[in-house]
Amino acid sequence: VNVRARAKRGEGERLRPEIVEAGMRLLLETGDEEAVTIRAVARAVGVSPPSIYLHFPDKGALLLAVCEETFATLDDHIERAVAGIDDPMDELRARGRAYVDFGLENPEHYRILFMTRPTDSHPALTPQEALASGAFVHHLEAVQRAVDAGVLPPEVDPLLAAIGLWSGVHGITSLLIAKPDFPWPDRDQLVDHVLTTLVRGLVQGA
Amino acid sequence: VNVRARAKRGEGERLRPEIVEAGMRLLLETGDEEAVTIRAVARAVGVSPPSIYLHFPDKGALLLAVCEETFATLDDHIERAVAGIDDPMDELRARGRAYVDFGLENPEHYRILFMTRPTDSHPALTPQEALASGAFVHHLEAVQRAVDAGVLPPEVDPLLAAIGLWSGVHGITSLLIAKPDFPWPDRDQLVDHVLTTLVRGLVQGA
DNA sequence: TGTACATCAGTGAACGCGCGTTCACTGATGTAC
DNA sequence: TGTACATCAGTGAACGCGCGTTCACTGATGTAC
Repeated sequence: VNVRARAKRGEGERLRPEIVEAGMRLLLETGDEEAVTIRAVARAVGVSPPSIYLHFPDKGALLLAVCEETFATLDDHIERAVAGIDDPMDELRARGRAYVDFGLENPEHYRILFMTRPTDSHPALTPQEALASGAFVHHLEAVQRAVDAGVLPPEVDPLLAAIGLWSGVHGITSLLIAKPDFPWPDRDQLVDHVLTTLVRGLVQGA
Repeated sequence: VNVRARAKRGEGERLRPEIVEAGMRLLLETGDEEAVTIRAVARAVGVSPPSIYLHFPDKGALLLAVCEETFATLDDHIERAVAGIDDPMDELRARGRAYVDFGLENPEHYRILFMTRPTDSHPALTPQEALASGAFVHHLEAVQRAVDAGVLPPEVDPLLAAIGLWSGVHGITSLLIAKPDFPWPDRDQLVDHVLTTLVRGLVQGA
């Protein structure tokens, strides 16, 4: 079992990020949201269960903090993947691929963000937070740029198109995560197919 | 609390479908897979918990039976919705809409079918079962008919196109279920947008 | 026709488990005088 | 410079809970003789 040196006076806040990070690690290692319990997180940090309550009012608040951290990580992952891409269409594709990649590399993180209904012990970001989140705003802006550049026709509603593209990549990601044993076609081929088909449909749009 | 008359000699099998039906009902009423416990199902049927074990070896087997029943219901729902539609394109759209409708009317049923990873206490259908399941086969055949009728170009790979369309409607359905508080555009508009865009993309396909 | 008996469809009580959370506490450390 | 004390960062033990599952049982009912 882990043991952790007690923080010095005034450095109590050091424990909080360690707790969130332990939650992230447990999700990755166990691949099971249910493994992220107060007791398991405390064990992973090397601290007793009641210590968690010095930094979070309850389990839901802890999970919410893990979600926020994951959201930031997702945004970061995508922004890195598209850095330096100029062509708006290439960028849209690269965004889609990076999104799916993140989901499949971190399936349980993806699951707590996008595949679970909010409950008492697992609160969601508010709609405002979600809309304003980096990843969504960046995606929406990328669609807008494609319209502005004339790559997508001007009649395209950027918000609807953005959500449609999101649905497509989310559909693939979540099905691959939820049904790993289904005889899927090659993942990249599937992603390319859906992205290409959707984009072509948008380009040819009335 | 419910009470149930003991079955007559030789009619013990009557309890099994009552158990499955109680599981379905609990999913609908509570909207929470975790509410479907051995004890809750027994209570709903009006029977003691150990009685469940007369018909199912463990909790997983019970949940699997509920999944199979749900799969059949989904297939039925869609087939009813497309009965009498001749135009292959209209049929594909109607299938998509019926799929989304089923998911939103039975969110927790949808969730156990398509949004949860198989675990010990929640086994999945085998890939073969899933591939051979009515709903999937019927969808694939509908895509094939659209190709045969020349509505979709002959280069379209029916399996890839079918899975792509599925991803699209699944993406919408599962996002609406998982994030009910997000400021989505109008549901029908969203479904139509994605279906139309995907189909147009397929039609214009190289 | 009567009756012993096997079978069937269940039941009641108990098991151990891990969980979230609370409560009273401890002991090192910085600070005021 | 010494010391009483408040504060801070935790801890240990316990609470009640509902869960899946097991075990020994019960009592009505059909059947063999």
